[in-house]
Amino acid sequence: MPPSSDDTRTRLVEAAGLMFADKGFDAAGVREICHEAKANVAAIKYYFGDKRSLYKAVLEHVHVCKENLGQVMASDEWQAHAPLHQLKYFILEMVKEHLASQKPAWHLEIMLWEMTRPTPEGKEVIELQLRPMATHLKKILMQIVGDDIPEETIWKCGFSIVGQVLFYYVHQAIARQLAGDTIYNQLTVEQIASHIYQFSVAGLATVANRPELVTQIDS
Amino acid sequence: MPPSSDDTRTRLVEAAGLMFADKGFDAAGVREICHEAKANVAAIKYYFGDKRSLYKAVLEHVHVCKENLGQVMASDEWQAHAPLHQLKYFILEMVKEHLASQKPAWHLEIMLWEMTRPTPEGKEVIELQLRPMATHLKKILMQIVGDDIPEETIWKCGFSIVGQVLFYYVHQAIARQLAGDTIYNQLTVEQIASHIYQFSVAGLATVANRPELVTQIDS
DNA sequence: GAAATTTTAAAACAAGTGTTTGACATGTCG
DNA sequence: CGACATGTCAAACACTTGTTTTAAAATTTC
Repeated sequence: MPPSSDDTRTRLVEAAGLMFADKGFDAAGVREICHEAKANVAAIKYYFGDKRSLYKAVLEHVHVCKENLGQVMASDEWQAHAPLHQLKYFILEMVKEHLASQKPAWHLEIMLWEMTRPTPEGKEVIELQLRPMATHLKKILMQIVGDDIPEETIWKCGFSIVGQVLFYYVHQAIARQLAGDTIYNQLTVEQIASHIYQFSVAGLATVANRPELVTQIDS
Repeated sequence: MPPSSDDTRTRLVEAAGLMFADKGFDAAGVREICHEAKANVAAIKYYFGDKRSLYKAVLEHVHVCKENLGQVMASDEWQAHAPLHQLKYFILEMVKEHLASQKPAWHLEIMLWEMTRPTPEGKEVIELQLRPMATHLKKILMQIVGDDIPEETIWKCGFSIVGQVLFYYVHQAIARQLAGDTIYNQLTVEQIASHIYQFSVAGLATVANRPELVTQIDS
């Protein structure tokens, strides 16, 4: 077997990942994938069985490769920080990952397909990727708003925060088209994250009826 | 010519709209569309020329049919209301439209395809549909935060608000999966809209450095 | 080195795609 | 009536799709 980083199987998964991310499962053709991977079409049958199983392999590859913000921040070190500081970092990292990710962008792009147009195969990866983030964000928010706030309110606040972040990723074409290139290009990752942080802490303070929170915003 | 509400051309556009909304342009097949429209495949060539032109006709149909919140609220009657009241209504109507629309859902679903996976044909419809809303929301926000706030900040606030609303529509499958059916089913349109309104006014107040705004939230 | 196994390659397969053709109705007007 | 545009239909077209077959090459194993 050739070195594992360059064998046909790996090349296929990565080429397929790119293709699926770009055009979605249906529109990506096996011939184009194999051409990109410098492999023969029959290789798909040989290594995976069929196209769907290749897609499953891609999803699994995403799952094992993509580091998870929820898991990273679950460490004891992070737990020691102030809740607001954790939230600030959470938002910043999430914005960074979506708007300035250096690693292969198709990991995220595939997740986006699964988030907007779910397939049966993808549900598990979504769960494994998003659940830790949701759990962790919930924990942070409960520390901020206090644990006498009903759970569904926590969820709504979480959705408000994540919704803001995802907007810049999912609808960046629209955002750019509407705001215009001049204004849109002025926006930096730090600026966006900082805005969402400020905006959200204020929102949390109101929902939790703790106006003093706003004064604690440190940037 | 048969009555215009039931002629072949109209049936084709509507069946195609449903199909395109459901599966996207590529995955929707002309035979399936024509079967649903009780028309022959050749009818597409006869009335539109080809599949892409049929899609263009669908987009145009969406454009002329779909009423526009931005235009509706541009009326003098609405301008008379307090800015916060306008914002509250804007958010409520937007949430309603996305989560409890009684009219054919495929209008919105097609817009969603164009917003996440734009096609050359769709750009104009997006512009025509979203521009009035963006313009109007901007106007409302400027009244709230004051006109000494830089334009890019206004845009960021707008994105924060719209991002929250769209989250519930674009990612409702994820939201439901994460929060669980029990909690998710408790959420009503009014509740969601009210939450986003409160959350956002607080955010605006902070960004504009006008904390007194929060006290004016009327629900 | 020979046999067995794993991997690649080209070509063919059946089913599906959007598109087109030409015949056949149907209604309209001179 | 006949001529003509309008609309519909089944069938075929050229092409692409995912999948399979068959065989040769490369690699491993004995």
